[in-house]
Amino acid sequence: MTTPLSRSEAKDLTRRKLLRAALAILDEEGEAGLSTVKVARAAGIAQSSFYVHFKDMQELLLVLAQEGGERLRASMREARRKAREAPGDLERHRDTFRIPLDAICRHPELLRIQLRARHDPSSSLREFAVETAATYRRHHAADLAELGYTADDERDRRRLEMIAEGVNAATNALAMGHLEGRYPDLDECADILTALSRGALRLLRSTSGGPAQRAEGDQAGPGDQARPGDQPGPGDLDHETVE
Amino acid sequence: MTTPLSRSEAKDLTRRKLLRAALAILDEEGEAGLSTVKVARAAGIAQSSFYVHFKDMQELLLVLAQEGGERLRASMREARRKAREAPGDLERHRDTFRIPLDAICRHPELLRIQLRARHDPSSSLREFAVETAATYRRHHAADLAELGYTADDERDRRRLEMIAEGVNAATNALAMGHLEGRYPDLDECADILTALSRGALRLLRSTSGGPAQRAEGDQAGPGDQARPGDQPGPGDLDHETVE
DNA sequence: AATTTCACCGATAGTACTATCGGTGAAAAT
DNA sequence: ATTTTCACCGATAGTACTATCGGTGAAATT
Repeated sequence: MTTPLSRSEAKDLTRRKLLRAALAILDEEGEAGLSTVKVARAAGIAQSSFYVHFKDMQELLLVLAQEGGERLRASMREARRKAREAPGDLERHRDTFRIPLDAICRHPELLRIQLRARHDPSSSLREFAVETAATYRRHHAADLAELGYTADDERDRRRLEMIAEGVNAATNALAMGHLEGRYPDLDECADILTALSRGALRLLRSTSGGPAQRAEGDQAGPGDQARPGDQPGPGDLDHETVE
Repeated sequence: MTTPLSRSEAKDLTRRKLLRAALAILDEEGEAGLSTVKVARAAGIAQSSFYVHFKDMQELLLVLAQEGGERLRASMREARRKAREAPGDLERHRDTFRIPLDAICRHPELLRIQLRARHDPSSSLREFAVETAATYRRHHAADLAELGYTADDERDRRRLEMIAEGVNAATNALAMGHLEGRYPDLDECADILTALSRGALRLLRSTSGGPAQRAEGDQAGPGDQARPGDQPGPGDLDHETVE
């Protein structure tokens, strides 16, 4: 029983097929391997029919980037929502890493494509990749700020951003390592990232007027939901800075 | 007064010109922008003469990778030599980051090209990039081991590697940020990286049978050349593992 | 029922690049 | 002095891809 597709439905379907095929080829062969010939064939239509749906490959990539960005933003929104619901401070910090790790593993091709495009001057997706990275960095910095790591002066703001950037890079690296089979346990990845982050944030804490140094008891036992009277703080900075 | 070049000298010169031109184009336009036409023109010879020097573009890239690898290894050797000469423990740890940061800034195109190639399945340089990253990761892990962070069981070895990988990624990210003008001060980058690393290593220290937890005094004062009776330890593990 | 629309097709002109070939002149070998 | 070598040249066949064009049949409109 074949469904009697309407014309516009059919068109939309093949358009989707093209996008899906392009994404797969992009992931498997990289942007260099992408061509209207391959995409059209993979989608099951003639090469010339590619142009019924897109002005050129550039336009298809733009759409792909927009859709990818939308998916990414959605997953970030979800992550922040979850993080807000989380109980203890420590758990929240941990989730700050666990959640993006999960997101990456759900759609690894998005990260792979982005990592490639980011440093490739010939890539049509470069701008998108750079912007995505910057957005994510701001998100992460806001997350940290929300956890109480205030950044009052410019120096501390910059440091917070550097920490966010460094930790993001580490997150991507460990996620890739996990996907490549080197680090089977995602929880362990999250642990390492938490530890990395905490070390750097201690630097911030102690030099700014932020929370007191708590060098002891840092070792993150499960009972360490600490800092009960924590700064209610600049809490919603993220809403202004981010998204 | 033009020097009367011998035939082989002249050939070697144009070969070098080709390699230099290819590297420049690779950096500016990426691997996709590379072609025998462009490289030959940039080197000032006919396109067909490209094949006098290289079997094809693939071979040129291979040579470029080998030369790049050699330069990289040399700079790593130098870094380790310097690190060995360094006085205090803390300074050594700091140099562990400062030195690679400097190396990257001396030849940023090498990192850029590598970052691109690493995740690009269509890249001829991919294997080289992946291997380079792995080598550097092992170096770094060995550096940390030399600092006294022993890894006896498999779990700790894996954690040490994860830390090395994460910190490497952060190093690259901050170096790129510096080159892009976002983080003008390289010393500050090194500080952040040191802090990141210390935080993570604390995790390792306290869980392994390694050095005692020293949560206090961690804040890296200049007089912190600490742990005077430190493990003479596995000190030369790196020589076996690395290079 | 007649007409229009349009998603898709095959064919093809145009572009960019690769890799080979025979020719040339100056350096090198004899 | 003669011959050989060879780095470089221009020309060109072959490959892969882009983007356009007119044609076709079925869906949509009238």
